[in-house]
Amino acid sequence: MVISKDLLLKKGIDMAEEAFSQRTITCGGLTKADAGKKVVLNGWVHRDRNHGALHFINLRDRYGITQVVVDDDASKELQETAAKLRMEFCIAVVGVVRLRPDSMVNPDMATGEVEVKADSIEILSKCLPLPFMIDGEAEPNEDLRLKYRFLDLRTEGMQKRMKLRHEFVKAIRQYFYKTDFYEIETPTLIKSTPEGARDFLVPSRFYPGKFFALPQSPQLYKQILMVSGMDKYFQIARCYRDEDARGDRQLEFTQLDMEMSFVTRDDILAIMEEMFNEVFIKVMDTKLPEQFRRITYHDSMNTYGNDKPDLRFNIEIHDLNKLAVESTFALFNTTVANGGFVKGLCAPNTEGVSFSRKYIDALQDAAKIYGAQGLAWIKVGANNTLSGGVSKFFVGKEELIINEFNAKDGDLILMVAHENWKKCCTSMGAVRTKLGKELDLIKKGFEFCWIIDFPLFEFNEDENHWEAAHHMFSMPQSQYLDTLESDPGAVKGDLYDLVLNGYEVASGSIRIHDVELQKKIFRICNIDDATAQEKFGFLLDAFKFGPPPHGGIAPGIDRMVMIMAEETSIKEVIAFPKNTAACSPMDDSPSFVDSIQLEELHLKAIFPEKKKD
RNA sequence: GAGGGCGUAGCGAAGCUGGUUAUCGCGUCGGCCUGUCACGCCGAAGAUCGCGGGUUCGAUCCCCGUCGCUCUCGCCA
Repeated sequence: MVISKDLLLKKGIDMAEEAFSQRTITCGGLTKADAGKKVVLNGWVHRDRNHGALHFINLRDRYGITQVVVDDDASKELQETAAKLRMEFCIAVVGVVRLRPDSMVNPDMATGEVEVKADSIEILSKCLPLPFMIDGEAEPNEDLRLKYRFLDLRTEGMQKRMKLRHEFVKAIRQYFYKTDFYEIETPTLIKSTPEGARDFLVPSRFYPGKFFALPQSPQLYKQILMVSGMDKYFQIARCYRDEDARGDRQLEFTQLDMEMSFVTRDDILAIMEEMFNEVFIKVMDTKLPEQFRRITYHDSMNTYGNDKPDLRFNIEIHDLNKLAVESTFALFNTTVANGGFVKGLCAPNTEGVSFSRKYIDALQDAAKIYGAQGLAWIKVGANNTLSGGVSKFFVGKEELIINEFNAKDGDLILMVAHENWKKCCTSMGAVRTKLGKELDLIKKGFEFCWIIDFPLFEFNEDENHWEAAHHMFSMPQSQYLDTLESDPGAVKGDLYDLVLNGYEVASGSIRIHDVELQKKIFRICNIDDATAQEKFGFLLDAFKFGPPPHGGIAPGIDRMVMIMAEETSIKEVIAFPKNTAACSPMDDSPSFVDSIQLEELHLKAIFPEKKKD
């Protein structure tokens, strides 16, 4: 709604002398029905087309674009003002709405049936020549966009994405308010704890040498809120991790953090399914399945080659150990004999794509990044024939491999042999993902799935001890409670990730609420009781006072909106993101500070030595 | 920490098996224009081809280094 003079008068507020002609309607608000009305528009000059005695101005604000006309009967003053206008000048237009002549209607414009004949134009502020065009025709490089983010945010694309993000968060809040969750804020100056990513530290002026940390997530606080009997909590929470940025990762990002008491895994999954169903109807006008597919971590790795499968296309990875020993390929034979793995997939014959040597080499490069030594390949021909690559090792076994994949003439079979199961899976997964994109197999839409039954621990080779695969507060599945210490690698946790279109968009678990079990997990992760008490004492203490069973999840807002906006970088859905080098070109942060500030904080900067030749 | 890609007027691009007056579109400045909607027309300004070095008679182009951005691996429970 526009704040209008009428509204102020209705409330009995005396108008001060007018600072400027204040809008009575927005640039997206006019329709045929408004013809004849006197209106005031405020906005930016999107484009102007000066025909001398006739002058058109496309005036833009958040709501749309309206054509303003300065006619040939305009006063000299008005004509002169109009001639001075340049792109992105901020102006006020007083005028009268009129219908456009039939032949002048612009069907591509929401307001294309009308125009505003200007009686006067007021320049509210001028604009320098633009560093880049904001009409979205050509996209300037990202660094420049970030430096002039205030202009970049004026573009149609950014305006749309900010709106989408707003609608998304609004719908989420509406769901949680309706379902009786409390929205509770947790601190952003917290205790640094040793799990997870590198912390951002905040020095304490009162306590020399002591630091707060910025939260990597509100994890421990939300668990304590459960101990406090809050029962159902959520928060749109900012989180901070001092690690290298990526397309889908920023130093600071936003999570929908939620936690519930007296629940099991399936309760959390059901709530999330219900929430996303409601939100996607509201925001995307899209009906999701009422239940999302569930895939175990093990199956996901085996079939899709990662723990965040893109289910929008259906290439599947096959276990080829049995088939491999039928071949005469020594690498396959020995890999299987040594307890290793052979896996493969079938790339469908695709019009316009030739499976050339060069093409296969590029696929091999993708596999090698994830640890494959090579990529074996076979071309499938007509009438159950094989050719090229390692086909000579499958002489007489053609039907075996062709039937395995139900392969057709022109298909390409790609295989990896590796001693290490995970590397075998992930390198095939990289090939699968690349094929999905390059063969244009990816269907439009939203394919959610749950990944469940993750291992609770993984072994850290560098530091030679077990650590939590997710985090140390997740509950082991009950059938492993007796073998936690004797066989940590086999333990599955009550963990779940939500995956959408190949991205991990949420991660959660049922939590431990038993002090002794929690301590046991700490010990397996090489944290002794004394350290545990020092770092996590507040949580352990809380758990001595009747903690309820509880669990939760935390969907990433940025990633979700990115996918909904069909973008591949979360920077596109964050108003003021950092660049890859972890700084903000607009405000030039981080920056040096005054030495007095450092002294106050009892800090001294130590600069790394410059590299010598 | 490692690898790939990119770097040419304010912006987006072209050029290069080594020789050009370095090209085009948008924007900017000046002029013309009565129905445009990426308005049109005429004219002008604007580039040490990221930076440093090398090869060469000659480098925007080839080589080495360096800086910046970007994507990826590591890292990110």
